[in-house]
This record gives sequence, C-alpha cells and structure tokens, in this order.
Amino acid sequence: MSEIMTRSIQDYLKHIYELNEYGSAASTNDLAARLNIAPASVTGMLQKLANSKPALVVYKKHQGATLTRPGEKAALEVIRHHRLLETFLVTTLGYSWDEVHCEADKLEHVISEDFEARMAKALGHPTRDPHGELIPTADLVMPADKSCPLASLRTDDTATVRRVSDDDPALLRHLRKIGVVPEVKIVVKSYSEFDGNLTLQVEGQKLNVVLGKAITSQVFVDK
Amino acid sequence: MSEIMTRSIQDYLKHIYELNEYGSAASTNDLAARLNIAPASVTGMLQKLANSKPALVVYKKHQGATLTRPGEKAALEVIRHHRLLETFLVTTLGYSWDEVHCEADKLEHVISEDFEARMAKALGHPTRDPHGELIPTADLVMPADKSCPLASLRTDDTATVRRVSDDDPALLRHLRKIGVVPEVKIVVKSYSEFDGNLTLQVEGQKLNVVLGKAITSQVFVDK
DNA sequence: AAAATTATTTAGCTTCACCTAAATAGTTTT
DNA sequence: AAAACTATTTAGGTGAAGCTAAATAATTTT
Repeated sequence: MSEIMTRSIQDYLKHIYELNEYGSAASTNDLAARLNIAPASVTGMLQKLANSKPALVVYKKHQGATLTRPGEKAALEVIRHHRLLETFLVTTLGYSWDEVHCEADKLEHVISEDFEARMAKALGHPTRDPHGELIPTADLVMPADKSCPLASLRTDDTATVRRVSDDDPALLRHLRKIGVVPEVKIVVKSYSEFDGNLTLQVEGQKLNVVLGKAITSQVFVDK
Repeated sequence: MSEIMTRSIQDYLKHIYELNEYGSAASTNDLAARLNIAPASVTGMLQKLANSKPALVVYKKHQGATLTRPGEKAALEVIRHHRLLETFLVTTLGYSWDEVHCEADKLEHVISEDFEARMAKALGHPTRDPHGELIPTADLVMPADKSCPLASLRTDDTATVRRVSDDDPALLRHLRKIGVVPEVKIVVKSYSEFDGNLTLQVEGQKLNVVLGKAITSQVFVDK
C-alpha cells in the first residue's frame, strides 16, 4: 500500500480533519453521518487508512480517528483546493456564495497542482474563501484562527463576523439577506437564557435581528 | 439499468463518438488502445452499454460499436464540456494550448450543467475550442464540419487551417512554433510521392516547412 | 484451402468502496 | 450491578470496472 489518493480517501481525510478541529477524535458515527454512508463502511475504511503506508490516520477500536502528519497534509491539500475553488467560482463565474459548495466538492478531487497554483495567482493568493474560511497556504499550513462562535457572545459584546459555515445553502442565503457576512460588525443587544437567542444589531442594517442557536453556532466572530 | 453515467461510461462514449466520426464502428482494439485498458475489458463494457435501458451503443460481436441517439447525446455532452473547458482554461487561467487537454479530460466528468452554462456565457458562446475543434451546441448538436486533412492537399493547393488534433502536447508545441494554428492560410509548394511529405508556405512565416504524414494527418483545413 | 496471424470474446479473478444483518463493546439509566 | 440503550465492529455480500489466460472467430498469407 502507498500513495493512492482516491476521491473517497480524500473525502474521509477532509471530514476527519474538520471533526478533529472541533473536539478530539472523529467518531465512526459522525463520519458516517457526514459522508452519508453506513457506519460499518466507515470502520472498514478507517482500518485501511490506519494500516496504509504511510498511515494516514491513528485509529483504535471504539475510539475514533485522528490524522497523522501525512494524513493532515493530504486533508489540507483537499481543503485548499476546495476553498480556492469556491473563491474562484465566485470571482470568475459569478456564482453566489450559497451555490459554490457543491461544485467545489466535486472539483476539489480532480484539479491538478498546476490548476491550484494558477487559481491562487489569478486571485492574488487569497487567505479566506467567500465564507471567510481560512485557506491553507501553498505549503499546506492552516493559518491560526482565533474566532469563536457567535453563540458564545452575551449582551453588550461587540464583534466582527469572520466566517460562516458553508454547507447549508439555505442558511447562507438567509445570512446574506440579514447582512451577517464576513467583516461586518455586530453588537449583542440581548441574550435569552432559555432558548439561547441573541438579538443583534448588524452594521449597515436598519432593524435588529433575533437569531437562534441553530444559526449562531454556525457563525464565527472575532471580539 | 438506467441513467447512471459513470466517468468510465462517459469516456467510452466519447471515444466511440470520435472513432465513429472517422470511419464506421469503433472496434474493441481501437477503443482499448485509446482508453489504455485491455481489449477484454472493452468487450465487457460494450455488452453492458448495449444492454442498458436505454441502449447507449449498438454492438454486435466482432463488429464493433456505434452510438445510439441517447449514446450520442451523452457523448456530445462530454465533448461540449471538454471543449468549453479547454477554451475556459486558456482564456481565464492563461494555460497554453498544449496544456489544457489533460486537465479538461478530468474536469469534463465533474462539472455541473450550471458550470457549463456559466462558462459558455463568460466566453461569449464560442463555437470552437483553442485547437479549432467545433464545440457542440447547448442543445447537443455537433455543427457541420467540412474540413479535410492537410495530408490530402497537393502542390499549389491553398487552404486555411481550421483545427488540429489536441491529444499530443509535443505536436501542439511544434505546430505553434512553426505557425500552423487555426485561421492561418497555407500554400502547398510541393508534395513528395514517396513519403507523403508536404512543403508548405505558412502565412506570417519567413521560411517554408516540410511536414510528414504524422503531422499532416492531424491538421485539418478548409480549401 | 489450409495455415498462420490478428482480433475478439469468454471465463474466472481482483480491488474498491459500499451495503445489511448480527454480534459485541461501551455507556447510561434504573 | 444489572438492564437498557447506543455506538461500533465483524461477517458476509454486491456492483463497477478493471485484469489475465485461454478459446474462438475473422482475416491474411502462403
């Protein structure tokens, strides 16, 4: 076994990376849910990725998976492709930010390193994609991110929207409509203990908005 | 069995289309050579394509394959993707004409209809790709082509280069160097019975060139 | 027309990445 | 601590798309 990066493997690594970012090891079930496949299938693949040379994940029965160095590099490669592609589609073909995710998910596995380099150059080596998510550098380092969930703010906190999760087009359209997009400043006018709702004053918007946890957990801000 | 268009199937259909254009049915061996797989594997796939609903090819043992209407439409879809992509890569990312084929071969299977439409619009609905090859229309009709091989010209014939085969990068670099590119006018100064060499005067070039059949059979012109 | 050569097909096998059903391990609840 | 529940793994199986080796059909040469 060696360096054969199939589409599936790239998808596994990408999602393991994202789950690892969150907390600790990526569980079988979480991966299965994200990949839309049966948990049993995930177990098989994790065993394979752990036994490949070089190993791409560290995996112990019932304890989920984390990426090894080579696995992380491979994941960052895919994530760099994805985020550059999203940026490219928006600036070059006039896609809106809720339309790019799907297309990028397919293209990310297929473009050459040359294509990647040409996009990066044409776009002026961007550091964030249209949703504000950080783009790994050409040498596959993920820049540090100190943003926190909007949901963690409380009354009178002020912050700047940094990034939003890109995988729900409907949420993205809603956020655009209410002006919650990267680089916009917000002020928390009130917080509700019971449902976790936040009332926000959004820069450039006349009316305040009330957002529930389903939304505020998907938006990340810098204080 | 129904409308599942895998990458492999798309590749088979594309190459069958191109072989059909040439002469008659696409033979097992010719397909195997183009696809870089064993002839035995081709037989299996042709049987499958002929028995699918709807049938994508007409196939009789030992007589090769031709496309049905649905098969041709599917092939033209892939070819339209390929040729629009080549055009897009050249105009948008500064690829040169010998570099685009490979990348387009991978991307053609992956882009959405939306991506196709956006490219076509951004490029002003081009009718030919960078090699001069005709791009099937959005409703999947291949425009008529009356060009003939440069190899069929004789002394004192004049013609305009229309298109060149795109699958050999080295040949493309050579053609560019000697100025044999689409829309350029040429005059045949002499023809050699023995080796089929043609001596050409190429518009915009100081010196005449002598080209063998390996080249002149890959260049197509309008008289 | 027989022999030789070339093209194609059949048969049986492999790998990849998934699946379901059943078994087991780990975690909560009572 | 047992019972119940949830998460995970094992076992066995599928379809896609390739492979090799051997058989057969078609074509060309002698």
